[in-house]
Amino acid sequence: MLRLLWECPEQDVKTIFAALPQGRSLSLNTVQSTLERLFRKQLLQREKRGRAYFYRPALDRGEFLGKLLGGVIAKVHTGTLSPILSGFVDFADSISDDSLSELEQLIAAKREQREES
Amino acid sequence: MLRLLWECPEQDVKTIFAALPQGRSLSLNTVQSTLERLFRKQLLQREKRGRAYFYRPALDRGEFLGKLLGGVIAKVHTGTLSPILSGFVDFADSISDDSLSELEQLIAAKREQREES
DNA sequence: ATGAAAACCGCGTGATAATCGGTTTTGGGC
DNA sequence: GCCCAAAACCGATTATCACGCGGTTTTCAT
Repeated sequence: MLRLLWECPEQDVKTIFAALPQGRSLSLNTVQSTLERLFRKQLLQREKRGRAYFYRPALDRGEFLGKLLGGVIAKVHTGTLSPILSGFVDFADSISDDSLSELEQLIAAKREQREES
Repeated sequence: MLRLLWECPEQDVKTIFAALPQGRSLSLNTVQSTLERLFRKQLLQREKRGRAYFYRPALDRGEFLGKLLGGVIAKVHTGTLSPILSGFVDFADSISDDSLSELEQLIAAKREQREES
Protein backbone atom coordinates (compact mmCIF):
# COMPACT_ATOMS: atom_id res chain seq x y z
CA MET A 1 0.00 0.00 0.00
CA LEU A 2 2.82 2.35 0.78
CA ARG A 3 4.34 1.67 -2.60
CA LEU A 4 1.00 2.32 -4.15
CA LEU A 5 0.63 5.63 -2.38
CA TRP A 6 4.12 6.69 -3.32
CA GLU A 7 3.28 6.26 -6.95
CA CYS A 8 0.17 8.27 -6.56
CA PRO A 9 -0.51 10.02 -3.24
CA GLU A 10 -3.82 11.39 -2.02
CA GLN A 11 -5.95 8.35 -2.43
CA ASP A 12 -9.29 7.26 -1.22
CA VAL A 13 -9.75 3.90 0.51
CA LYS A 14 -11.95 2.58 -2.25
CA THR A 15 -9.49 3.69 -4.91
CA ILE A 16 -6.63 2.00 -3.11
CA PHE A 17 -8.70 -1.09 -2.75
CA ALA A 18 -9.40 -1.11 -6.47
CA ALA A 19 -5.78 -0.47 -7.38
CA LEU A 20 -4.53 -3.37 -5.30
CA PRO A 21 -2.98 -6.28 -7.18
CA GLN A 22 -5.94 -8.58 -7.52
CA GLY A 23 -3.85 -11.66 -6.84
CA ARG A 24 -4.51 -11.13 -3.13
CA SER A 25 -8.23 -10.69 -2.82
CA LEU A 26 -8.88 -8.79 0.35
CA SER A 27 -12.02 -7.38 1.76
CA LEU A 28 -12.42 -3.65 1.61
CA ASN A 29 -12.65 -3.76 5.36
CA THR A 30 -9.22 -5.28 5.60
CA VAL A 31 -7.75 -2.60 3.43
CA GLN A 32 -9.38 0.01 5.54
CA SER A 33 -8.11 -1.27 8.83
CA THR A 34 -4.66 -1.76 7.41
CA LEU A 35 -4.62 1.85 6.32
CA GLU A 36 -5.79 2.83 9.76
CA ARG A 37 -2.99 0.87 11.37
CA LEU A 38 -0.47 2.54 9.12
CA PHE A 39 -1.99 5.83 10.12
CA ARG A 40 -1.65 5.05 13.80
CA LYS A 41 1.96 4.15 13.20
CA GLN A 42 2.42 7.58 11.69
CA LEU A 43 3.32 6.18 8.31
CA LEU A 44 0.31 7.75 6.68
CA GLN A 45 -1.47 11.01 7.09
CA ARG A 46 -5.11 11.46 6.30
CA GLU A 47 -7.71 14.08 5.87
CA LYS A 48 -11.45 13.87 5.71
CA ARG A 49 -13.05 14.94 2.50
CA GLY A 50 -16.75 14.46 2.26
CA ARG A 51 -17.36 11.38 4.32
CA ALA A 52 -14.25 9.50 3.42
CA TYR A 53 -10.63 9.79 4.46
CA PHE A 54 -7.96 10.47 1.92
CA TYR A 55 -4.64 8.97 2.77
CA ARG A 56 -1.17 10.03 1.81
CA PRO A 57 2.29 8.92 2.86
CA ALA A 58 3.75 10.75 5.82
CA LEU A 59 7.26 10.09 4.54
CA ASP A 60 8.50 9.92 1.01
CA ARG A 61 10.21 6.79 -0.14
CA GLY A 62 13.65 8.05 0.77
CA GLU A 63 12.73 9.13 4.26
CA PHE A 64 10.95 5.91 4.89
CA LEU A 65 13.91 3.92 3.71
CA GLY A 66 16.14 5.97 5.97
CA LYS A 67 13.93 5.09 8.87
CA LEU A 68 14.07 1.40 8.07
CA LEU A 69 17.80 1.49 7.57
CA GLY A 70 18.19 3.28 10.85
CA GLY A 71 16.36 0.48 12.60
CA VAL A 72 18.30 -2.24 10.89
CA ILE A 73 21.61 -0.59 11.39
CA ALA A 74 21.05 0.07 15.05
CA LYS A 75 20.91 -3.67 15.53
CA VAL A 76 24.23 -4.37 13.91
CA HIS A 77 26.05 -1.24 14.89
CA THR A 78 28.77 -1.44 17.51
CA GLY A 79 30.37 1.95 17.61
CA THR A 80 32.05 2.50 14.31
CA LEU A 81 30.17 3.34 11.17
CA SER A 82 32.67 1.90 8.72
CA PRO A 83 31.43 -1.66 8.49
CA ILE A 84 27.99 -0.32 7.75
CA LEU A 85 29.09 1.90 4.92
CA SER A 86 31.32 -0.74 3.50
CA GLY A 87 28.55 -3.29 3.76
CA PHE A 88 26.31 -1.02 1.80
CA VAL A 89 28.85 -0.36 -0.91
CA ASP A 90 29.33 -4.09 -1.33
CA PHE A 91 25.63 -4.47 -1.48
CA ALA A 92 25.13 -1.74 -4.05
CA ASP A 93 27.90 -3.18 -6.15
CA SER A 94 26.30 -6.57 -6.10
CA ILE A 95 22.99 -5.17 -7.23
CA SER A 96 23.88 -3.24 -10.31
CA ASP A 97 26.84 -2.34 -12.45
CA ASP A 98 25.98 1.30 -12.54
CA SER A 99 25.21 1.84 -8.92
CA LEU A 100 28.72 2.84 -7.90
CA SER A 101 28.74 5.71 -10.37
CA GLU A 102 25.28 6.67 -9.36
CA LEU A 103 26.33 6.74 -5.74
CA GLU A 104 29.21 9.03 -6.58
CA GLN A 105 26.91 11.40 -8.34
CA LEU A 106 24.53 11.42 -5.45
CA ILE A 107 27.32 12.15 -3.05
CA ALA A 108 28.49 15.02 -5.20
CA ALA A 109 24.96 16.37 -5.31
CA LYS A 110 24.71 16.12 -1.57
CA ARG A 111 27.91 18.07 -1.22
CA GLU A 112 26.66 20.89 -3.36
CA GLN A 113 23.42 20.98 -1.49
CA ARG A 114 25.47 21.41 1.64
CA GLU A 115 27.46 24.32 0.29
CA GLU A 116 24.28 26.30 -0.18
CA SER A 117 23.31 26.24 3.46
CA MET B 1 25.08 -12.81 20.30
CA LEU B 2 26.01 -12.14 16.73
CA ARG B 3 27.77 -9.00 17.76
CA LEU B 4 29.58 -10.94 20.38
CA LEU B 5 30.70 -13.56 17.91
CA TRP B 6 31.86 -10.96 15.46
CA GLU B 7 34.17 -9.54 18.07
CA CYS B 8 35.55 -12.91 18.81
CA PRO B 9 34.51 -15.87 16.66
CA GLU B 10 34.87 -19.55 17.49
CA GLN B 11 33.15 -19.62 20.78
CA ASP B 12 31.78 -22.26 23.00
CA VAL B 13 28.22 -22.02 24.35
CA LYS B 14 29.39 -21.69 27.91
CA THR B 15 31.85 -18.99 26.97
CA ILE B 16 29.19 -17.06 25.13
CA PHE B 17 26.89 -17.46 28.07
CA ALA B 18 29.55 -16.07 30.37
CA ALA B 19 30.37 -13.18 28.06
CA LEU B 20 26.76 -12.03 27.83
CA PRO B 21 25.93 -8.66 29.35
CA GLN B 22 24.84 -9.66 32.82
CA GLY B 23 21.97 -7.16 32.82
CA ARG B 24 19.81 -9.78 31.12
CA SER B 25 20.19 -12.92 33.16
CA LEU B 26 19.31 -15.83 30.95
CA SER B 27 19.51 -19.51 31.53
CA LEU B 28 22.29 -21.35 29.82
CA ASN B 29 19.59 -23.38 28.15
CA THR B 30 18.11 -20.28 26.62
CA VAL B 31 21.42 -19.22 25.23
CA GLN B 32 21.88 -22.64 23.76
CA SER B 33 18.56 -22.78 22.03
CA THR B 34 18.98 -19.29 20.73
CA LEU B 35 22.30 -20.27 19.22
CA GLU B 36 20.67 -23.31 17.74
CA ARG B 37 17.93 -21.20 16.20
CA LEU B 38 20.52 -18.91 14.70
CA PHE B 39 22.25 -21.96 13.35
CA ARG B 40 19.07 -23.25 11.76
CA LYS B 41 18.60 -19.86 10.16
CA GLN B 42 22.07 -20.25 8.68
CA LEU B 43 23.39 -17.28 10.53
CA LEU B 44 25.87 -19.35 12.48
CA GLN B 45 28.00 -22.29 11.61
CA ARG B 46 29.15 -24.79 14.18
CA GLU B 47 31.50 -27.65 14.64
CA LYS B 48 31.73 -30.25 17.33
CA ARG B 49 34.87 -30.26 19.37
CA GLY B 50 34.97 -32.66 22.23
CA ARG B 51 31.38 -32.84 23.28
CA ALA B 52 30.46 -29.23 22.73
CA TYR B 53 29.68 -27.20 19.66
CA PHE B 54 31.76 -24.23 18.78
CA TYR B 55 29.85 -21.55 16.99
CA ARG B 56 31.04 -18.96 14.57
CA PRO B 57 29.24 -16.43 12.38
CA ALA B 58 28.34 -17.67 8.93
CA LEU B 59 28.54 -14.15 7.59
CA ASP B 60 30.81 -11.35 8.60
CA ARG B 61 29.25 -8.15 9.77
CA GLY B 62 29.27 -6.63 6.31
CA GLU B 63 27.69 -9.59 4.61
CA PHE B 64 25.08 -9.84 7.27
CA LEU B 65 24.27 -6.19 6.94
CA GLY B 66 24.01 -6.61 3.21
CA LYS B 67 21.51 -9.37 3.72
CA LEU B 68 19.43 -7.27 6.06
CA LEU B 69 19.57 -4.31 3.74
CA GLY B 70 18.58 -6.52 0.86
CA GLY B 71 15.52 -7.64 2.75
CA VAL B 72 14.53 -4.14 3.73
CA ILE B 73 15.16 -2.73 0.32
CA ALA B 74 13.19 -5.41 -1.46
CA LYS B 75 10.16 -4.21 0.42
CA VAL B 76 10.48 -0.62 -0.67
CA HIS B 77 11.87 -1.20 -4.10
CA THR B 78 9.62 -0.73 -7.10
CA GLY B 79 11.80 -1.10 -10.12
CA THR B 80 14.32 1.66 -10.07
CA LEU B 81 17.25 1.67 -7.73
CA SER B 82 17.76 5.42 -7.58
CA PRO B 83 15.45 6.28 -4.71
CA ILE B 84 17.15 3.63 -2.66
CA LEU B 85 20.65 4.89 -3.26
CA SER B 86 19.60 8.43 -2.74
CA GLY B 87 17.79 7.47 0.43
CA PHE B 88 20.92 5.88 1.73
CA VAL B 89 23.10 8.85 0.92
CA ASP B 90 20.69 11.09 2.78
CA PHE B 91 20.77 8.70 5.63
CA ALA B 92 24.55 8.46 5.76
CA ASP B 93 24.79 12.21 5.62
CA SER B 94 22.43 12.56 8.52
CA ILE B 95 24.47 10.17 10.61
CA SER B 96 27.92 11.62 10.44
CA ASP B 97 29.83 14.49 8.93
CA ASP B 98 32.57 12.30 7.59
CA SER B 99 30.51 9.57 6.10
CA LEU B 100 30.28 11.06 2.64
CA SER B 101 34.05 11.11 2.27
CA GLU B 102 34.29 7.66 3.68
CA LEU B 103 31.74 6.44 1.19
CA GLU B 104 33.75 7.93 -1.65
CA GLN B 105 36.85 6.16 -0.48
CA LEU B 106 35.02 2.89 -0.21
CA ILE B 107 33.67 3.29 -3.70
CA ALA B 108 37.13 3.98 -5.02
CA ALA B 109 38.45 0.92 -3.24
CA LYS B 110 35.67 -1.15 -4.71
CA ARG B 111 36.59 0.07 -8.17
CA GLU B 112 40.19 -0.95 -7.77
CA GLN B 113 39.23 -4.29 -6.46
CA ARG B 114 37.21 -4.73 -9.63
CA GLU B 115 40.07 -3.85 -11.92
CA GLU B 116 42.04 -6.73 -10.55
CA SER B 117 39.54 -9.38 -11.52
C1' DA C 1 30.39 -49.02 32.04
C1' DT C 2 29.14 -44.61 34.05
C1' DG C 3 28.01 -40.10 35.11
C1' DA C 4 28.49 -35.34 34.25
C1' DA C 5 28.25 -32.26 30.44
C1' DA C 6 26.02 -30.96 26.57
C1' DA C 7 22.62 -31.33 22.97
C1' DC C 8 17.87 -31.84 21.85
C1' DC C 9 12.79 -31.56 22.27
C1' DG C 10 8.73 -29.27 22.85
C1' DC C 11 5.74 -26.64 25.83
C1' DG C 12 3.90 -22.23 27.50
C1' DT C 13 3.99 -17.32 26.82
C1' DG C 14 3.76 -12.97 24.75
C1' DA C 15 3.87 -9.75 21.07
C1' DT C 16 2.32 -8.42 16.63
C1' DA C 17 -0.11 -8.38 12.49
C1' DA C 18 -3.81 -9.94 9.28
C1' DT C 19 -8.53 -10.45 8.11
C1' DC C 20 -13.01 -9.67 8.57
C1' DG C 21 -18.05 -9.37 10.46
C1' DG C 22 -20.93 -6.53 12.81
C1' DT C 23 -22.21 -1.90 14.75
C1' DT C 24 -22.14 2.90 14.98
C1' DT C 25 -21.44 7.30 13.01
C1' DT C 26 -21.71 10.63 9.32
C1' DG C 27 -23.20 13.77 5.98
C1' DG C 28 -25.47 14.62 1.31
C1' DG C 29 -29.99 14.69 -0.86
C1' DC C 30 -34.77 15.23 -0.41
C1' DG D 1 -34.82 18.02 9.84
C1' DC D 2 -34.83 13.11 8.44
C1' DC D 3 -33.29 9.26 6.10
C1' DC D 4 -30.08 5.79 4.58
C1' DA D 5 -26.17 4.42 2.17
C1' DA D 6 -21.39 4.88 2.69
C1' DA D 7 -17.73 4.89 5.54
C1' DA D 8 -15.48 4.65 9.91
C1' DC D 9 -14.93 2.13 14.06
C1' DC D 10 -14.67 -1.81 17.13
C1' DG D 11 -13.28 -6.06 18.61
C1' DA D 12 -13.05 -11.26 17.89
C1' DT D 13 -10.46 -14.65 15.65
C1' DT D 14 -6.61 -16.60 13.70
C1' DA D 15 -1.77 -16.92 12.37
C1' DT D 16 3.03 -16.30 12.95
C1' DC D 17 7.09 -15.94 15.29
C1' DA D 18 10.55 -15.40 18.80
C1' DC D 19 11.71 -16.16 23.56
C1' DG D 20 12.74 -18.55 27.71
C1' DC D 21 13.16 -22.66 29.92
C1' DG D 22 12.38 -27.45 32.14
C1' DG D 23 12.93 -32.11 31.26
C1' DT D 24 14.99 -35.97 28.54
C1' DT D 25 18.27 -38.11 25.75
C1' DT D 26 22.74 -38.50 23.89
C1' DT D 27 27.70 -38.34 24.16
C1' DC D 28 32.28 -39.12 25.44
C1' DA D 29 36.40 -38.98 28.75
C1' DT D 30 37.73 -41.69 32.22
